[in-house]
Amino acid sequence: MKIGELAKQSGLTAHTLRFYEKQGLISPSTRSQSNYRLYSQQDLSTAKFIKRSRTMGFSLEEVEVFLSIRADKPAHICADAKDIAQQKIIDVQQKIEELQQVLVALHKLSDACCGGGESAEFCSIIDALDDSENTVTSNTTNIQEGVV
Amino acid sequence: MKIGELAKQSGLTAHTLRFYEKQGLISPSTRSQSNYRLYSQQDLSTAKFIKRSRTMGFSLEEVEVFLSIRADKPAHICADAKDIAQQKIIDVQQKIEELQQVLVALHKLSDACCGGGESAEFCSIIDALDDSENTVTSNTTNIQEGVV
DNA sequence: TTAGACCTTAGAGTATAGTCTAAGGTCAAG
DNA sequence: CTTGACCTTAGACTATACTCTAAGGTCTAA
Ligand SMILES: [Zn+2]
Ligand SMILES: [Zn+2]
Ligand SMILES: [Zn+2]
Ligand SMILES: [Zn+2]
Repeated sequence: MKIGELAKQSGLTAHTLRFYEKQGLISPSTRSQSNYRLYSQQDLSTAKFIKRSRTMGFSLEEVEVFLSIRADKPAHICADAKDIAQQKIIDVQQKIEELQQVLVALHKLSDACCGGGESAEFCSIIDALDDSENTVTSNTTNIQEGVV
Repeated sequence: MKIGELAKQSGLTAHTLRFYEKQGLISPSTRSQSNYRLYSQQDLSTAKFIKRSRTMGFSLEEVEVFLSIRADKPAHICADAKDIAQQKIIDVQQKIEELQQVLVALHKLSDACCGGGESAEFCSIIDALDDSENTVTSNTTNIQEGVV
């Protein structure tokens, strides 16, 4: 099949497939007389493999390793694959924790602000982002704000 | 104070401060005879404001809006600031949910693999990333894998 | 006076993963 | 035999936020 067909069947775009080829992830089995890329069913399954891996959060570099394991399984061991997955789990967990901390901070920031149409003269958001000297941790200066 | 001092006191680098200046976020109050940037205490508090905003997860574009509110509070209303914070909360929550889904999928992927030194011939990670036709959702083909 | 720390600028490079364009070649159908 | 869909390439552009370099000027203290 030509690249457009592979794109349709894999859910990637032709552009992306050519880009992946440049990155060494997937190449057409053959070329037509007119130099069109021709892909096999094998190639389709590789394209889907890449897509699925990306969806799981793996980087192209990590996908490359998976592909090399997949290309020659007897030459690799389970640890090769699992190490990558485990590291990714750690990365994602850490990212989630970071975001959760950001979220808590954002809530603290946002909840104190009335969000109304009044002047931002005493807006607790702007105040809180300003020098912590003046940052209200719970409630003093900014009682003007609140649920008003 | 010169840029190096501001860098030290704000926790940003001189490079970053110049970059922020190019982006229109912060400019030195004056220049010395030798054209050195000279910053005031006001500038320091602005630099810290930016740093704090970035730490809260706001983009430079969003920080720019906060700065304009901060620069002329009476001209703005609380909603201006709160809208940004609320939207950021939504974005972060969505990102967290996405990552949690990825995490669940990663665990499913990783847990089924022994991670040992044996050949990857039947590695459930590689198998699962391959055609879903062969993807084991819970347990059949891949009993070879496991906690072995 | 000279070494070393600090400053200046424009502009290039880094990271990730695409996304798109220009200019042209190929192919099947009408 | 032409239209339109599809293909080719190299290379530029997008987004975000820095990060660094080169080549040079300034300042301070020994
Ligand atoms: Zn308010
Ligand atoms: Zn407010
Ligand atoms: Zn195993
Ligand atoms: Zn395995």
